[in-house]
Amino acid sequence: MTGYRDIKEAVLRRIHAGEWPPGALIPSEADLAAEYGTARGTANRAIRELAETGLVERRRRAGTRVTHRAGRSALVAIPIVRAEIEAAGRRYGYALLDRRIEPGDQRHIGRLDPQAGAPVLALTCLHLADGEPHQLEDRLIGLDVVPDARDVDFTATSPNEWLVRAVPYSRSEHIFSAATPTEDDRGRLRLRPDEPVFLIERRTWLGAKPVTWVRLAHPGARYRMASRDHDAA
Amino acid sequence: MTGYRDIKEAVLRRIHAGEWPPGALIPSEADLAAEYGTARGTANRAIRELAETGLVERRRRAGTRVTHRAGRSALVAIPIVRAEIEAAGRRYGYALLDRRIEPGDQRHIGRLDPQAGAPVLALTCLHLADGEPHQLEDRLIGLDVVPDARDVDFTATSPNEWLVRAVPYSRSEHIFSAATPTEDDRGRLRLRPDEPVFLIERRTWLGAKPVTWVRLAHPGARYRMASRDHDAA
DNA sequence: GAGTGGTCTAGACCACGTT
DNA sequence: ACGTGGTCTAGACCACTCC
Repeated sequence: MTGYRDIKEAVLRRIHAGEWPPGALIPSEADLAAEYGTARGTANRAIRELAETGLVERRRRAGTRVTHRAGRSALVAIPIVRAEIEAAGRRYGYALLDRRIEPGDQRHIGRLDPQAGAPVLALTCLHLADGEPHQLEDRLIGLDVVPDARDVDFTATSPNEWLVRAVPYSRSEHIFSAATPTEDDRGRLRLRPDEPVFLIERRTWLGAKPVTWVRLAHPGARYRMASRDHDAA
Repeated sequence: MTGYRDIKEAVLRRIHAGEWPPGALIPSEADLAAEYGTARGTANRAIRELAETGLVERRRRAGTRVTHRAGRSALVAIPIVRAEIEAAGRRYGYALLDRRIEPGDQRHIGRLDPQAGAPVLALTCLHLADGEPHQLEDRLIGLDVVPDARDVDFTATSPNEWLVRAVPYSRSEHIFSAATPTEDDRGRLRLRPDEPVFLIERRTWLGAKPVTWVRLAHPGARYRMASRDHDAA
C-alpha cells in the first residue's frame, strides 16, 4: 500500500538525489498520483506537507517548484517555565517583584504598541528552580484588550499561566537573542561577572490588537534551548 | 460553506472560551462533522492541525483532549548566511580560516560523534556583511559519511552551501544559547568588550550516521533571530 | 482557455486501545 | 467488542494564474 508518507519520502529522496534541483518543477499532483498509483488526495497531502516545511513552493497553475534558498527550519518548543523546571525534576519557585499600571505611552512603543492612552499592566516576576533564579519575566499586558488582568492576583499565579488559560490569541512573534545583561538582570538573576543572558521576546495579538509583550531573560551559561527538527526523511 | 479552517477556529474559540478546559474531551470527528455539517475528512483536517500545534492531543479510541500544559511553539527559519546577508541588502564576504583533517577521537565526542578512527574534516570560516564579521562557523564533517568533502575547495564555496546542495540528511537537531565568547570568537568576530555571542549548534544525521556538526557564533549585540508563529487562529 | 493546486464529499477499511 | 482516530478512494467543483 502506498501512503502519503511514502510519496513524501520518495519525492524528498529524488530532490536530494538531484533529480529536481532548486528551481525545478516537480510533477503535478495528478502525475504523482498516477506514478505511485494513489488517489490525488494522497499525493496532495504528501506535497502539501513538504511545502509546509519550505522545501518546495506551490502556486496554482504554475505548479510546484523546489525552493531555491533551502534554509532549514526548526520547530522550537517554548515551554511554560514551571513545566520546564518540574520536568527537570527541580522544585519550582515563583515571586512577583513588581506590579504597576501605566498609561500606554512612548515607553511601550515597539513592544506592546498599545492604543494611545490605553492602560498597560506592567509586571516583573522571577521564576526559580531549586531556589536558584531561572528566568526573569518582564511583561506588559494591554488592559484594553484584557481587562480581567487588572483584578488577578499575580502573587499567586504567574502571568504566563494565567494568560495561557484565560486569553486567546491569534498570532505571535518571537525574537531570540544574546545580550549583555542590564543591572537589573545581573542582580535579579544573580549572574556571574561577564555572564550573558539569553533573551526570548514574544509579542502576541488577538486579531489586530496587541495582547501582551514579554521579555524572558535566562542566565546564558546555564540555559540552552533545543529543538526537534522540522524537515523529515 | 463550512471549511476546515472554520472548524479549526470554532474549536479554538470554544477551548479558549473555557467550554473545554485543559484535560477535557472534545467531541469526536464524527460529532463535529455532524455539528458543522461537513464530511468527516474536513473535521479531521481541522483537529489534526490543532494537534500539530500541540493544543490538543489525540489517541485512538480515547478521543481528543485539550492539552494540559499548553507550551507554545515557534517555527524558526535558519537561513543560509549568504542569503540572509544579501536579503538585508549587504555585501556578502567569506573567508576560510582553517582546514584540517583529524582522526575521529575524543575531541569530537558530543559533537560529531564519529565512528572510532573515522577521519573528520574540521573547518573554520568567517562570513562577513559589508566587510564586518557576521558569523563564525566551526564545522566538523564525517569523511566516512561524506567522502566527497575531502576534495572540495572550501576557499571558494562555503561548507554550508556545498552541503545543502550535495548531501542529504534525514534528521537534525539545534541548540540555541547565549555564551561568553572564547578568545578566538573575540578576535575573529571583533567583539566589543563584554559583548556576548549568540550560538546556534546544529547536528545532522543521515539515518544513524552523523553527517556534520556546526557551531555558528554571532555577535550578540548585533544579531537577533526572529520566528513566525506556529499556533494560528 | 486550460492546467494547476485547494478543498470538500461520502464512503470505506483498518489500527489501535479502552472497556 | 466497539468506538475512536488514521488514512485512502474516486469524484467533484472551484480559484487562481499563466498562456
